[in-house]
Amino acid sequence: MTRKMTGNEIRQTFLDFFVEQGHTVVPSASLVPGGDATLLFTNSGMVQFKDVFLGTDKRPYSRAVDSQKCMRVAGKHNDLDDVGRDDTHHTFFEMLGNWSFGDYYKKEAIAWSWQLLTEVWGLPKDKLYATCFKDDRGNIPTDQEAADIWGTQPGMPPENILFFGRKENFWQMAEFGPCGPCSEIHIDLGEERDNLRGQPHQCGVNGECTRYLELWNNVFIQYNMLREADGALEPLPATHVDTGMGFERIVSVMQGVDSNYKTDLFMPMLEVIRKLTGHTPEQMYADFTPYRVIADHTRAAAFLIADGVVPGNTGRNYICRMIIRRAARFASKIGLTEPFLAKVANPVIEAYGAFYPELVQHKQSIIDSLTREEIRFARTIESGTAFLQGLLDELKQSGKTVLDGHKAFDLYATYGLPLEISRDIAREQALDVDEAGFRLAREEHSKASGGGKAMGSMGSTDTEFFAGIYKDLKSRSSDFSRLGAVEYDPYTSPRIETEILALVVDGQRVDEAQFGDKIEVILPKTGFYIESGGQVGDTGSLRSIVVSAGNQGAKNKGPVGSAGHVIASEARQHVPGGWEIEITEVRRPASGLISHIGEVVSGKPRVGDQVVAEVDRARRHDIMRNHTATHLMHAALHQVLGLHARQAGSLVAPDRLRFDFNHPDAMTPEQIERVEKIVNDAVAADFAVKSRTKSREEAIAEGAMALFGEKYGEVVRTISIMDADLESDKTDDTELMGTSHKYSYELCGGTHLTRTSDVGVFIIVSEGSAAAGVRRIEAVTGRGAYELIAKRFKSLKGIASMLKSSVDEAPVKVEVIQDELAAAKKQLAAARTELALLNFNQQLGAIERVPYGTVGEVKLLVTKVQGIDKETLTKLADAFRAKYPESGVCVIASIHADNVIIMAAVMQDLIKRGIKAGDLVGHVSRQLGAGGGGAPHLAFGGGKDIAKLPEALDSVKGWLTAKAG
RNA sequence: GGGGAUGUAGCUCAGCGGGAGAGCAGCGCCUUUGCAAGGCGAAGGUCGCGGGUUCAAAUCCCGCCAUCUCCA
Repeated sequence: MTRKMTGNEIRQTFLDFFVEQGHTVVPSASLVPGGDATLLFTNSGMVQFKDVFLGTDKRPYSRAVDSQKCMRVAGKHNDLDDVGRDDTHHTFFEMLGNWSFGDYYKKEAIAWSWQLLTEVWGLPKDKLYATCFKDDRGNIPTDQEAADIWGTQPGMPPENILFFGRKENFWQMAEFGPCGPCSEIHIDLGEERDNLRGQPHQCGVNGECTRYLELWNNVFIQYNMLREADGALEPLPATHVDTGMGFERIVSVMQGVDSNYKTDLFMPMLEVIRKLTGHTPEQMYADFTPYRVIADHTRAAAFLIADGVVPGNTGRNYICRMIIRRAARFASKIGLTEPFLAKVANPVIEAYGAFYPELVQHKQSIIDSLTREEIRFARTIESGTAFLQGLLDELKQSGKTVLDGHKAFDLYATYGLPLEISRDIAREQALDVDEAGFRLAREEHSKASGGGKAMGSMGSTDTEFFAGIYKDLKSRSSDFSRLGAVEYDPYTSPRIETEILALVVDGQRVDEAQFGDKIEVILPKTGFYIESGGQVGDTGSLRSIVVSAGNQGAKNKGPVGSAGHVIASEARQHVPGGWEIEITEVRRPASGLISHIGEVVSGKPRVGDQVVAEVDRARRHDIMRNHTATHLMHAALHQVLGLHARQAGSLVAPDRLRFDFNHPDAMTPEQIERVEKIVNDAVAADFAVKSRTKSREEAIAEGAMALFGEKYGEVVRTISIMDADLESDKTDDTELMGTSHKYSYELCGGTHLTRTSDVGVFIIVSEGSAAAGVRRIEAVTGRGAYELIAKRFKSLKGIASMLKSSVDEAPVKVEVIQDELAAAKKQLAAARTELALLNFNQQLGAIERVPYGTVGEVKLLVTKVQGIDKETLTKLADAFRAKYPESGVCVIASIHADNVIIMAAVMQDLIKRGIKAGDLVGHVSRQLGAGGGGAPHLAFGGGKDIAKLPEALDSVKGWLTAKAG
């Protein structure tokens, strides 16, 4: 092949090759792993197949091929700081993989990888190496099988087959569980690619230099590592193949360049950056790191945002912010200070959009989020810099030259000012930053933030106990073993009749439970909904069916539920052996099992008893209203705010619904009203709500909205809400399934109404913030909404009657009253002041005089007033000051609200002679059992002991005289 | 989930135990041929919310809320 293949072509030939070998192309899972709380991001190809290997998930295919989006950033090895400094590391990358789930094994996998590399892609056979497993501890058998198969590949040099130990060639998913040997393919890129040329180093496969490059890892899962047997291996009944090939790496090899960044995957981005800086290519390569960082991080951020991870201050969102800010920081090194990342993201969307349509779909959101974050970062830097300058000025004044590392870190941790920036600014002023101290402080901070307890231990300890029950039931019950799991159908009927398979009380299996027992019940099938997708689980009851000749028939023809209930209540009263269990929670304690948790409220349930399992219908109906309303609101938010307003969390309870979504700003009251109205219009329009199951691929292709952080199987349930006019008896869905006339279309496993009108009313109760960039709405529907309306209406009527007005006129009336009140308050205060001044001015005429020193005389006023507040007192002081601007002292006591306020004012000239208002007030207040103080010219104090007030006031004269002496 | 910082006039902020302030914007009047602008004046505040300490809290302490920021 003379022409070099493009990256897109290389990806496509990989997929096509394995399709020819009978593989199904599986789309990449979201970067946000579904149903895996232990993982921040999808970090390898196997994440979406993990449950298949563990045996808890089944797929309609046994051979798959994919290109998986991966993020490796944060976590145990956070080498984010290294990304961009070399040519091979990335935060975001793609992993090509082919998969066998109990289908083909080593022979096919090895042959195909050889064929693809050498024949389809034409890589030189003599430059390729294969590594196989040979235990360096001697416990696990050598994978001679793989080595032998490699030996038979056409053109494979026998000396290029090598053995390595556990570190390189043994793979395990976790500490225990599925594992096996792996076989890697490496390529020798030639001497000129040895970055350690001339230095003594280990030069070879798995060596120290860059000459030998690992291309492809084939993992052969064949063992189960047992926890209980201290890590012993048992062979798996079915063996699997899991392979992974770093896409960027293979592209660099295929395109014959010495850097992943010089492939056509990155060059368009680098060109955009280069145009912005005005550098020549030579200048760019001379200072390549900033370019690599910007390109890598922008690509990663674009993919993250497309998967709903917007820049924020917590969790995944924080990572997104971190990489954007790092890109912006490196950009400033090459003179790019204005927001520009959106321009760099454009080529990403263009180049990857065809294969990853989410990039195109969320293009606007990507551009907005990037730019917004750049602006926010610039602001952060600005305020941080100002703070830093303050510290540096202090430093200069104290004659030091090195900024304390702790302070520099505080600047970073509190104001978000990175070390590099602090350091650069310091150096511009011939100062420096203590970097060792900075790192020390960072470690302390990291520890203080509680490194250990990031994740709560959700892995309940009783999983193995229930797994035991599962195995036992499967071997005994024929019904159960046929399905291999408890039949779960919360959609068809809220009431089913079945039998008890097992009872658990206090962690023990029992045959019979007693009244009052806290109990877990296993049935072969259930209609109870298990908490999922934000919708809370069902509650309800299990009741014994007591069959007596008389009402056997009634049960069958009567309305569902009521007959059963009659039987049960009769049984409870009259029939020995009748019982009832109140169910409060439903869960999956182990794969394949569903357990109903509750309490025995009457009788003694026994294993084997016939049972009516009935969901609390009213509660469930409330939940359904809230769930359907959630979908309507989600659609309304898209209409009002834009497509970026995607779900970021949801709670669907009977009494309310809570919905978190991506949106950078608080919603305006108008927007909230519009959303509320749109939803209520949709309710009034009585749209049909349809649920269908179909393949995930089909649903996504039709435009069904999938939520990030949710795990979807191959077969999904979709909920569509559409215009009632278009809903018809047609069984042919294809016409209806066009997205254009659908109001809402989501993948959802929850329970829903059949008509939107059943929602009743939808009322938004609150809109607030859940995290940076995430808003939260709480709302009510149906009965909850009615209760709210009734309650609000009642208080509104109460208010109206208190105002002696109608409900409609109340707001205007309140406004009027408020205005009047404000005016009256103002008037009153003014009148009080005026009155107080009037009285006060009279007293000013008859002022006492005390001789003072030899200089002159002090004019002293000591008086007592009633009910004058602190503010007015100060006005009195001003009046005094106006009359006696020199050599005046006044002390006023006001009895106000069961308290005495003492105020003293001293004129400026006396202050200079050491007479201070604060001291004077203190002198008086102390006699009243309290304290006081203030400024030299004006001070306040208090008093608890009102009886002593006359005496205390009398002492002022003495105090002043003493001051004179 | 945890640490730190910040919430004061429409905006930007000062004040950090004793009279709630500045600049800008906005309003009124005046000056100016007009513009740019200048002068004078008045208005604008539950000092984020709720407790506590104190004679006295915007200020100190505690809790909550919001925003920023770092670490998981």
